[in-house]
Amino acid sequence: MKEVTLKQIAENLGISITTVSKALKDYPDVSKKTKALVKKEAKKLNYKPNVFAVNLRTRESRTVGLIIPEVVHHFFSSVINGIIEQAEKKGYLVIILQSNESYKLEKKQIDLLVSKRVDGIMISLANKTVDISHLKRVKELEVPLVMFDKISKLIDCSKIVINDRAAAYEATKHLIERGCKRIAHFRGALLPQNSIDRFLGYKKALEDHGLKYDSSLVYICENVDYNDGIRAANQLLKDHDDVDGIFAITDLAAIGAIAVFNEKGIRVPDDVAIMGFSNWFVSSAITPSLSTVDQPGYEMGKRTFKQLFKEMKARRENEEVELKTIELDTKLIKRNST
Amino acid sequence: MKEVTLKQIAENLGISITTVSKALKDYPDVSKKTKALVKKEAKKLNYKPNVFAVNLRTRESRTVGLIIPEVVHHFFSSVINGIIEQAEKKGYLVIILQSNESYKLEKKQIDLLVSKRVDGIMISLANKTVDISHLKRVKELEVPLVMFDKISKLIDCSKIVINDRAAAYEATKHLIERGCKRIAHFRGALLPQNSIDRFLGYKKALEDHGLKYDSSLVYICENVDYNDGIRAANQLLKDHDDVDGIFAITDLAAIGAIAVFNEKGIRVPDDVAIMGFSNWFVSSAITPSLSTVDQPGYEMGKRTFKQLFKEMKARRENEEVELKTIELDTKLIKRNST
DNA sequence: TTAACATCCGAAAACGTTTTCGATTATTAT
DNA sequence: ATAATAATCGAAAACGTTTTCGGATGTTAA
Repeated sequence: MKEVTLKQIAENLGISITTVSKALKDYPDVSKKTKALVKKEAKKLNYKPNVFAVNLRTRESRTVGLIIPEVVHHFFSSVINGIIEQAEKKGYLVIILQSNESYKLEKKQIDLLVSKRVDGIMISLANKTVDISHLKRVKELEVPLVMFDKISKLIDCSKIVINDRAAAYEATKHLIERGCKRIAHFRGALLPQNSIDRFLGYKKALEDHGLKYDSSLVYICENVDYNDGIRAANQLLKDHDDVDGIFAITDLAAIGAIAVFNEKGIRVPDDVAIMGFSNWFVSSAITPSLSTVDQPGYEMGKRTFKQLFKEMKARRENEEVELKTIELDTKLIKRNST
Repeated sequence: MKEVTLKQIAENLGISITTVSKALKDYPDVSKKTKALVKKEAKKLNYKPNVFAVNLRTRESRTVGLIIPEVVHHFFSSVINGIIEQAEKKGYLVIILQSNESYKLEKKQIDLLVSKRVDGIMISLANKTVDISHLKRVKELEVPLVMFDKISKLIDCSKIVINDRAAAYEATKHLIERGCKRIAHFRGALLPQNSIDRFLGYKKALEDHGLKYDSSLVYICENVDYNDGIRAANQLLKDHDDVDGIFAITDLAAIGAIAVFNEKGIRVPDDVAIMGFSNWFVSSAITPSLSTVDQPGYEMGKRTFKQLFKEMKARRENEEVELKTIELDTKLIKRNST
């Protein structure tokens, strides 16, 4: 009933704990014969090292932390998926925390992870995060840190992102090429970089193609969700009667808009063409199916962990490591809404 | 630059490590004066106990494990959300692993969690899991275990579920009350209990209301997803021309069917009424909006952790604890598809 | 004055592992 | 034969905490 320990094995075999430990880890100063003996006994007793002791001794937890704004979200859950899979392959487990888009909570989660002594941290910032002293602290403690998707330029660490600006540019350009002349934009909150970049891409595309930018065509969707899309679409219908295209910052907002138009008998894409963003998989299931920009969540998660892994390894071996900013490709997906 | 330890504080104050430890934990055999001194010094140095040492000494990790079939799934991500929130409130962190609906992987994940010495495990079984020896082992190791949603009746532990059978009964009954006479069922794979129970509820409702059960109206959707719904709907159109209602095992399958009908000009609900299951939030965003059964994911997560917490506490204090099976309420949501 | 008791503190063991370094024995070279 | 070298092992320290138990000191009662 008692736990099997190195001591147990050592006693059974009449040798020292040291030798048992070394035998199991294939140290060169243990004879083949004893190694075989030890391994056999370990197997027989189903010995599993006590991670608590190993952690204490090696100062490593083989665990990483992940902080995201919200779990219930197609894009982020895809990222989680990529991270967990990759982490497991390398023998790491993942502790997931949610910031609920709150700066205060995000700070607390960082503290939690640090006090749990995770070997590395991955984070996508909350929208409301402007102060980044909590992240600076992580750097000071020399805990490897990788940011993804919602990043801050103010902190020096590896970043895995898409080129929001270019992707938004392409999306808007696609609307223009479809013949749209008055294109509205449902943008996100003012703060997060994604929201800014997508807006800038939209604006640039207009200007590059001889359409003048009109700020009254830009609507803010604070939570970039379905209801925001509905609200914005209704407001748009009140304000303008000449809009023939919409570039929405997320698929959800776009789907909200489509619902409004469907209900009012406004034809999509004949009267108004609509572009979403993310390629959330329902976007192909609605009527009309939604044109959008594919945002590679799984891939982003995978790359994020891989980079973190490199940095954790470098740290363990006291080597320098290059901090990288990786931009992943997005893909324009043309469907029936444009 | 060095880590702050009890020893550090003790040396600074010229007292023993023991006293420092006891002072910080408010032991009664330390004078108020020294307690104050110690706490002040600890605060000054920003002392944080080394969890590795604490874990080793207390044999607890204050970490729990969660195994689910897939993360990228609205229902499960809602459960995750409930669990994480509740766990954090009680000072626990959550390690999340995915079984990808594979028994082999599920077994491996259990081993991983056990070897990480989590204080408790929550699991929703993979569809293909029939052998449950890996769960039996968890029980033997006396690691508290709570199952939710996809459970096995063969293992003796607490379970948090909905009454799938009753919910499916209500859903089918609703179709019948709407006037449907020939009701098809898109069911899930043969194995998981949910799938069986929902099927049984469907069948019972038919029989109780004078409709005869026809096995040719039951289609299997192996992955219960959008494409399965499309496939099943197409097959149904080939096989039958008199079906006027469908009860689908998930919203996704129902949405797939709706897409097919929309395309073929078959009117929903006039020609065919459709019920989904889960109340995935997109179900209100499609056209027509989908009638469904609300499955309380967040609540389920919350209750699951709460039960686990009780059992972990009982274990720590060597008390007996009652294993509970909790059934959560579902709610019929009537929308435009019926 | 001594006995009884309360108050406060610290030595030391324990948790289970990893790793350094020295000791012992066996082997080879001279 | 002795010296040098290789092969094998184990004692012990260390990681940082928690907790038991006994000792010291001071206080009160008889």
